[in-house]
Amino acid sequence: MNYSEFQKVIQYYRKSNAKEAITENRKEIRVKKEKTVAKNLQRIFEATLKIGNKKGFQAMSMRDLSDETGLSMGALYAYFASKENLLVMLQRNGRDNFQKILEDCIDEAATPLENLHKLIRTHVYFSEAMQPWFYFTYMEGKNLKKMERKIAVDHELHSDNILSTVLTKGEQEGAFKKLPHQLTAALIKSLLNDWYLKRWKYAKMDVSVDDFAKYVIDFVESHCLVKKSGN
Amino acid sequence: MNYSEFQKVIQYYRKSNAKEAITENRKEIRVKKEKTVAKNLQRIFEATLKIGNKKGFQAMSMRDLSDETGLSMGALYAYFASKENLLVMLQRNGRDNFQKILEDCIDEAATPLENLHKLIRTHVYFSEAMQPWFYFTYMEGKNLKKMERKIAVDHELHSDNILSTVLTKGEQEGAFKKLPHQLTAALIKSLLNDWYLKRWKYAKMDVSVDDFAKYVIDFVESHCLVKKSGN
DNA sequence: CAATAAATCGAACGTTCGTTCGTTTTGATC
DNA sequence: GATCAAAACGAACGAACGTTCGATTTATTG
Repeated sequence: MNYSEFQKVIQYYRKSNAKEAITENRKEIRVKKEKTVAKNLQRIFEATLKIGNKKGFQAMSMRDLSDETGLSMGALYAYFASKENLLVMLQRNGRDNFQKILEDCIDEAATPLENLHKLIRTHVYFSEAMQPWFYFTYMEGKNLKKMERKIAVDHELHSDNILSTVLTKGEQEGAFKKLPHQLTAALIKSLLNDWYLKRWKYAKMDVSVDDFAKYVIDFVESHCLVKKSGN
Repeated sequence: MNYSEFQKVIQYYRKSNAKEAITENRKEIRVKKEKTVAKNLQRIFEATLKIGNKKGFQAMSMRDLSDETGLSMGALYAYFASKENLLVMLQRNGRDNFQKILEDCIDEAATPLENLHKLIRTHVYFSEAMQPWFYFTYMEGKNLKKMERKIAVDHELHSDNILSTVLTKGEQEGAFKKLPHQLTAALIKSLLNDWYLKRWKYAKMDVSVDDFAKYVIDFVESHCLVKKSGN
């Protein structure tokens, strides 16, 4: 799999982008027609990511958002209860998509090594496709209120666990070395995160998303793989 | 070297913490007595890091800072020209310290492998000692104005170059593999950054700063080192 | 202990913020 | 095209913001 193949696969996720955010927050949204909500909420999310990634969510004013979306202040508040609530909706929506993608990635039939490859590639490719959301969520995570931040942390630990589970399974099958897999998983994650956190750097180096995924795989394999001694 | 040894080494840097920030901004600081400036600026820096890392620099009000430092609003403005200027001073001061530490780390006499070890350990240990500043600077970097952000980016690329230079030197001496060293350096940096960005995770895993440094070194060596075939 | 300088204080200023709500526009129904 | 609900509008509100500055306290000097 490479990135252009991946893009086709995820068309489905892109289209249903705000759907879950709607059903989950239906009571707080004052607009009735589903189609109108979907269109405008999508517009609001994109504008928030655009402005938020430039100057930070706190520094984004509702007037900024009004200008960017073309909706009036009053209209905006028909789609969310407060600025804080907008932040929560936006983060939740993306997290749910990401979690679903990652879990679809676990393939019991595949070997642990194949599964590790697929997890790495999917992470890199999905964060490439949704870069604004990933960057935004990483940077604004600490601005969430206690309860919502706990959920965010749980999601992060869950995705760490998906990785470490594969590593453990690989160790049992003799493909991977015996290592502290939880720690390894955390370090792999930090490599993967760098793709959307330091995108400018990789652009400058002329490293493509496919190059990056391949190199991270090599890097991780060097460390985890049991080398077959001259067979 | 381990962390407790490192702590002794950097006592010097800790004490001269705000000294450079003072000389560089002397004209903007209205307070005359050097000793008063040093004491209060240090207090202001620490308070800014504390509040800023909790709620973000933008969301920190001057009233918050006044409460935390015990200085009045008017007194605060005797030490910096504006909120924006405080951000710049704080970032510059830390960057200068970090750069100095890193450059003291380059040891022409040592082997590239020894030098790599020293760079990794120093990075991890220094970011442990100055965690609030590192976290703050990573998160608030994008809020800098154009010119100041360019300086920050240049510093980041410079520290990448220090790493890749050592890797290249090691390759020439036959100790390290032939690899895209710039890319490798970027990935190593992302591992190192994770120590102060995701500190809560490593605390939860009960990984000490020494454990972490050792494991990163192992991870990097697995990838970069030329394996001596059964000698 | 005056006299002078240095440092601190905190009320006040003009903006800008998030949010509201009475009004206007749009779109569907008969 | 009249009627009515849905959606969008944008001026207005009080709160909170960064910043200033004349008054006050603290420290230094002769």
